[in-house]
Amino acid sequence: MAGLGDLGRFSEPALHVLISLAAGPKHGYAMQDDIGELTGARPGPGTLYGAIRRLEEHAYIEALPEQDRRKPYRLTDAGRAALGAELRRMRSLAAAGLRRLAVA
Amino acid sequence: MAGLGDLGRFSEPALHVLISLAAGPKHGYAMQDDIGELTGARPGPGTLYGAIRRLEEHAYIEALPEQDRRKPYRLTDAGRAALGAELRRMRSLAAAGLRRLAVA
DNA sequence: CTCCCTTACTACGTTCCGCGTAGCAACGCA
DNA sequence: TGCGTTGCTACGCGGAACGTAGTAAGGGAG
Repeated sequence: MAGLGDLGRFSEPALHVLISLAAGPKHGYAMQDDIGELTGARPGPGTLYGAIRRLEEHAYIEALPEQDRRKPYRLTDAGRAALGAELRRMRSLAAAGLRRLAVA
Repeated sequence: MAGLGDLGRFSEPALHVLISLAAGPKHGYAMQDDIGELTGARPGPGTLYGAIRRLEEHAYIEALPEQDRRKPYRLTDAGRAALGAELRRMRSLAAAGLRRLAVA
C-alpha cells in the first residue's frame, strides 16, 4: 500500500495540506488561507497543525529553515507520490460513484 | 451546507456505504463485499455498521423490511442528493490537486 | 446427525483524529 | 500606545474508525 492510508485512517485535512503544498512551499498560516479558498472552509489551528505534524512524521512533508516566525514546509518526493496516488484513487472512486448514480 | 459534512467530519466509510447503495438496495454483509471489491479493503463490522447507523440517523439511507436475518437498506432522495454533491466535490478537488501536481 | 464454515449482525472497548478555544508573541499602522 | 493581523503552540473534548469477540441461523461434508 504505502499510500495516505498509513496515516491511520485517512484524513481530509492531511489531503488538503498536501494539495496546498503541491503549489509550492508554504507556512501554516498561508496553508490555512489557501485551503480556505480551495475548499470553502478555513481549518482551525488544531486541525491544521495536527495534520502537519502527522504528515511530517510520515516524511510526506518536511520543514524548511525557519525564517522570522514562519515555519515553511514543502512536499517530499514520497509526499508527492502519495498525493498523486491518492488523488487518482479519489478521482476513480468519484467517477465510479457518479456512474452508479446515473444508471440507477 | 447540508452535505455529508453533517456527519461530524466527513467519513470515508460513510461514503463507501452510499456508493454501494447507489447500485441498489443491499444489506450489511453484501455492502462489505461490494466495498471490498470497490476499494480493495473490506471494512470490519464495527466500521460498517457504525457508518450505517449514522447515515440512517441523518436520513440519508433507510431500512427496508427485515427478511430472514437480513436488514436491507436503500438510499433516500436526500442521500442520493448528498452523495452526488459529495462526489462532484471530490472529483473537482482531485482535478485541482492533479493540476497542481502536473504544473509543479 | 453433527461438525464446521459461511453468512449476518450486535456489543464493546480502545485509539486517535478533528476541531474549537485560548494563549502568546511579533509586527504594522493609526 | 493601543489595536488588528499574522503566526504558531497548548490543551482538551467528543466522537469516528476499527478490531475483537460473541451470537445465531443456514448449508454442506463426512
